[in-house]
Amino acid sequence: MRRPLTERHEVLPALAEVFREHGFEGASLTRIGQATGLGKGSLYHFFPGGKTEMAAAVLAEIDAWFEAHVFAPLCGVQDPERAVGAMLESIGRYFHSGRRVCLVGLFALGDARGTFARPVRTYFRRWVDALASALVRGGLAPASAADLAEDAVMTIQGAIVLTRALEDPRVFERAGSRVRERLRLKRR
Amino acid sequence: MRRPLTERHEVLPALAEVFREHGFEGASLTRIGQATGLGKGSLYHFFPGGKTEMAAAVLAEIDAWFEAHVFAPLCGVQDPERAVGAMLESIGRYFHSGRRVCLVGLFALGDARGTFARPVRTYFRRWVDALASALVRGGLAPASAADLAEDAVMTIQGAIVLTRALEDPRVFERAGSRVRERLRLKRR
DNA sequence: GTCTATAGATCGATAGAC
DNA sequence: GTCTATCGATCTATAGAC
Repeated sequence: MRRPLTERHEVLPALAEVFREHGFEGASLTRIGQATGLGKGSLYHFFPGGKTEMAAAVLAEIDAWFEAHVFAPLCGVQDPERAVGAMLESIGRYFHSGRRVCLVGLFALGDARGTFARPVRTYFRRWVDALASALVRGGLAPASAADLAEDAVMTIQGAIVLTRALEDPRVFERAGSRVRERLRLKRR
Repeated sequence: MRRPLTERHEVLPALAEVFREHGFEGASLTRIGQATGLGKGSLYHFFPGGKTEMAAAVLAEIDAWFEAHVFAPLCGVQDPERAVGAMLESIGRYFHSGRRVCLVGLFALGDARGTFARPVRTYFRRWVDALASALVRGGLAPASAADLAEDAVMTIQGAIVLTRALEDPRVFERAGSRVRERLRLKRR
């Protein structure tokens, strides 16, 4: 019952980066092995379900991170306007100003689409709902809040696509400014 | 010098659909063969460069389609407001209200990223510029037009991501309404 | 031009030594 | 737990018959 030298949890960040970089199909076990420093034997020891279980674990970790650092704060008791600002700052850092892909968005677009449809749907629904709840507590009508939240999340996803396409992080920064302005504007 | 029974051009739509459905890495020659009804021999006859050349040809065809049906009309002499409306209608049909992936956006996110960076960048830059030019002719200042055009294109890309994630085409339709409203609102 | 057969590499996954 | 060796399947690409 001793603590193992390497825990499953510890390899998840490297694992996530491989999936982000190469997609599900492109993330070969060889590449995963190089990125994590683990042989196939060890990988299958931690993830008996193989690559699918690895990707599922990564998605779960991402979801947990967003739940703790983005979704929950949005639903928290503190000033909603502050919470929205904090969200934009958090995700700006998380996505490296759009240089880093959103793995959930990538999976939504087609890479291993069917397999992870449910966690993908849950993640985005939760994001939109959490943001909408903050807007409602900020004084917005539920219908407008839902509309505005949906718009904000899709703008962020689109900003990642366009930032990578144009290879210009300023695209992401400008998107952040627009979203911030829109979320503030409507409340007055 | 007789006309061949099958022309390279004729298999491009089926080819494009395979890449959209499975991404670059996931589009195996077996699947491509099934979708096009061509054996590997024939495929390599039309595309000596293999899968990379197939994807490049598909991207070129997509670019040509958008140039003819979206970009050029935006830069045309007709009423800019009408042109913007026509763009939204065109892309709504093209992307099947967000159920169909934008292959260029998918490639931008990571699937075969390095290989097609240039056509991807060109496509999106052209799209933003064409839309901005229409807005300028509609009476907007160049700076605002560029900002608004960038926002519109990224919203559409994000709408595709979110529509597929939530499996709800109404997400895309709502995005179209918002973009239409934003592009109209600012001009007055 | 189109096919089948197949090469050669790499894939995901497993087995078993240590 | 971690490794190496290796399996069978699948991959891209080629060769050659027709």
